[in-house]
Amino acid sequence: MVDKKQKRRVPQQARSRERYDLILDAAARLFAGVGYEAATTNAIAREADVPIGSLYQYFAGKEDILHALADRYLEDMQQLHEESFSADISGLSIEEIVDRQIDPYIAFSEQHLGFKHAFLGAEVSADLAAAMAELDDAVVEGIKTALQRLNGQLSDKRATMAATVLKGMVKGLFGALESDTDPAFQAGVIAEYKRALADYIRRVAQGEG
Amino acid sequence: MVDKKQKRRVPQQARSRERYDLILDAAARLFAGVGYEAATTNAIAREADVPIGSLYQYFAGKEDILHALADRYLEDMQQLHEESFSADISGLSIEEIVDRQIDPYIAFSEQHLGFKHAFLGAEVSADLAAAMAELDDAVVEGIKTALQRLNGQLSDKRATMAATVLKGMVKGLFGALESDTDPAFQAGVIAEYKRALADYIRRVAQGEG
DNA sequence: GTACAATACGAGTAATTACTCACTTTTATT
DNA sequence: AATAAAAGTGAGTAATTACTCGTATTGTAC
Repeated sequence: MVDKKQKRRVPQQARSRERYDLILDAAARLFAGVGYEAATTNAIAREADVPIGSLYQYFAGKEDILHALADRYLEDMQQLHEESFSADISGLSIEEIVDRQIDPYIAFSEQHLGFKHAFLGAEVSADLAAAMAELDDAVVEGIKTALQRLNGQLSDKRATMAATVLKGMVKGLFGALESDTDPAFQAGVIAEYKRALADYIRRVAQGEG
Repeated sequence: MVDKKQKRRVPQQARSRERYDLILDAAARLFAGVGYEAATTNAIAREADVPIGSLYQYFAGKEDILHALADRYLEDMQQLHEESFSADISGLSIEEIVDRQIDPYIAFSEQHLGFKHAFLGAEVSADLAAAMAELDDAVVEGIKTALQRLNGQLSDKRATMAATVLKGMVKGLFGALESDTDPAFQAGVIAEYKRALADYIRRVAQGEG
């Protein structure tokens, strides 16, 4: 999906495959901690407990590490989407639908904590940004289809617009969660947010005015 | 609000005051264009058509430029908030309130286009992040007060939570606006978003369930 | 018009960083 | 056990970048 220099040595033994992942994990930690630019390749190697030379056996350069990380992240995300959007929602209340869609994302974002920091900034390369945009489009498409399943009358245009709004709201939710780390407060915010989402979905599902 | 080295020469003639702003403008353009890290001080000086030595007469370093820029931005934002939250909303419909609150922010974000890019990343310094968080808190506080004006029964806790949700939704709106630049589509998204905001506010105002 | 201060200037520097490469060690194959 | 291939290693390098400082220019006061 994302490729550029493809100069790196392809791991052929289990040992090197492990190191590859070790480096990626270390990079993810550092990117999250100090940001992409401030994370030097030497520091990544040190964090992974791997010599700098070994790092460059598997990665063509610093940006290549970011791209590999992005690939991993995007794959996980895509899988989440597929599971999410292929689920059968017939017979469920709107509240139940919202629960089943939102909860996995919250779990995902907790697992991949901090990773997105590296991608929120403006330092990302153009094709990485494109990959993220592609993912965003897939999300909108998935939500759109789900909305049209709820309301057969919905035009493509209106469904796309509503899906964009919902995507924005969900992203906003994650932003709101970052500002306060108190679990009780976060749970409250999530509950409130779900209500808002359900209300909006209900409005769209009912044809609205 | 944000200070660190304070080593810069304080402009005493009109000429140098102009240059100071010239440099800030150039920095804002470059930060928005290529990001904070990639924007070299030499490039900023070139963009501002000012020698590198002059740049360092007014700014103690690269980070100092970012801080000065942040100060300018935060001041503008704070003024916007004050105007926004001091407005008399009695007798207005929820839809009108939403219009009057959201529209100025949209105009502001268009004027300060791209600036926030420099601040969304993880590269910001700790005290700058603190300044942004402070601003966020002020927003939540303002929304909270407005909500309690709409519904006297609202506890501080619930009002704060609802305000956090609303703040998140608005931030999500700006994210959604970035993904598609088609004005017609954007206008539609804004309209949809306003509906969602109004619905949620109405729910909170009515005591909810 | 002279003395003094403020400002302008940009070549140069010290420090940092992404990345290389010549060499060693480990694993696979026969 | 011998050979080859794959993987490991880190001191060193070339390039970049934030920042300095000695000098030139402009403005001010008398």
